[in-house]
Amino acid sequence: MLEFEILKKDRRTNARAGVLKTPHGIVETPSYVVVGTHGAVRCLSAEDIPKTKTQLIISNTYHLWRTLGEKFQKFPGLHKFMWNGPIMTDSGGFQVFSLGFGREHGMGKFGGIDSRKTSSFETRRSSAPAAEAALRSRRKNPTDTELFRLRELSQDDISLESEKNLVRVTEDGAHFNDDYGESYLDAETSIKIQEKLGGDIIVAFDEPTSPLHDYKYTKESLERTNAWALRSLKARTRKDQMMYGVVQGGAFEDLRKESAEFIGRQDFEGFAIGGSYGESMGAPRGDMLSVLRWSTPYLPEEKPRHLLGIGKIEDVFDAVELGMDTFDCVIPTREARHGSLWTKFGRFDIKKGKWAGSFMKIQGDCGCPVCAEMKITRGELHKLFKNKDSTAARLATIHNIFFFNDLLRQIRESIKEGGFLEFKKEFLTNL
RNA sequence: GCGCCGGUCGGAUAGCGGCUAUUCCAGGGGACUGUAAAUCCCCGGCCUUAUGGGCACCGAAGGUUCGAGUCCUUCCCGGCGCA
Repeated sequence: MLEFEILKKDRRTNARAGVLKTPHGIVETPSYVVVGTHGAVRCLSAEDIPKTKTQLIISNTYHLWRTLGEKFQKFPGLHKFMWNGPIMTDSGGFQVFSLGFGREHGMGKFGGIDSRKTSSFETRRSSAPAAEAALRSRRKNPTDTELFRLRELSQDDISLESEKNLVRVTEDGAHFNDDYGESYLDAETSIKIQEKLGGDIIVAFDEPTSPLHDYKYTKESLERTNAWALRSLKARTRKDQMMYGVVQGGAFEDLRKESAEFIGRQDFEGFAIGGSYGESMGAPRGDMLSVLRWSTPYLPEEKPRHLLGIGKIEDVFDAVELGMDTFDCVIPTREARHGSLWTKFGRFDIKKGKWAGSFMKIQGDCGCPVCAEMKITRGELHKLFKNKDSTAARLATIHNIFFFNDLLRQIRESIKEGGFLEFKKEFLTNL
């Protein structure tokens, strides 16, 4: 029932094509995992999901648990609630970071750009990373002095950590105090919730760290994550769910190796790499590649490997090349809602005035229902976005998810046919 | 002709004596990586030696005042009412 089989390994890289068998269906890997945080893919109905060629959806323990509140005990399980295909749930560990440190520092993710306002005081205090990002995005060559000054601010920010934090991490677990009120999540609770949610794959409770965290904190955090991993294993009562252990360790080589070595020898059915730094300010793109290179040698080859929260198309190609099997990311769905449509020639913003009245297709040879069946033109979709019609985001979401899923299908085929590197080069050149 | 009301960015608005004229929409640009996100940020009169700085500006012209988009006078324009 729960089984992972590698069908073909690439000769020149660590890429592999395989099959992940779950009680609710088969996932051909490598596969892009669609994000359905609250038990639904944003903007899509249950009937829309199969149209996108989605194989696996990831929902979130923390958000479902907090949103459902009283109704949680009566929750019928995600398969009845969302769709009857393969589902994984994230442990809620990410929220220890995103609602805590990440929020404090105005980061969408590790050092990413997020200058949305919270309270004015906090915004001002935590605006350094966002300010640097903004500076970089506006100016081609910020001077060293500017960046240095901003980084000094960043360090000041770190020293203010935990004061006013909405999340307090202890040895045992994490205390939250957010819009839902106060709550406490630890390994046992996370696993109990994930068993109740009923996903085919569940994830051990962990604590991600940021590039802004120093070695000392990252090491302490790693020890917590390892301890929580053991507790997560011990807490499980169901045998019809796979459990993935999570590798952490920031951008520190010895910590990553220590983590992968420790997690890799535990009795998990699969492994996830967390805290992987996508390309963003404060986390050079190379960091993610290094993290994968350091970690994967310690993970049992025959078990599936998931890369948490990644990513962009280039990242996916690289991760496949380095031996990863699945990836979840918000990009296809979020960017769709924001008007960014993906094509094999890159993405474009459908809201721009230039598309008004355009008879051009989103992508001429796209096989998604929006392009191939509805034959929607850019002009039509532009108008829907401008009219704030709710179908705009839905159609864009269907297209983008299909695009990513179809890309992964082509990647799988290229691995099976022995032409992965050629396909990667060709695709990225046209993008 | 008389009376009233009103003219503030492309449109709509706030400000009714005191820092740098508000907000929304439309327009232009950018971002988005285990979802605080169908969201957020920036631009939007002119000049400039440009991470800054300077000069304009609230229909027009005068006036009062230390200080006027704001008060006064006249004019222009629009709406409504009365002849």
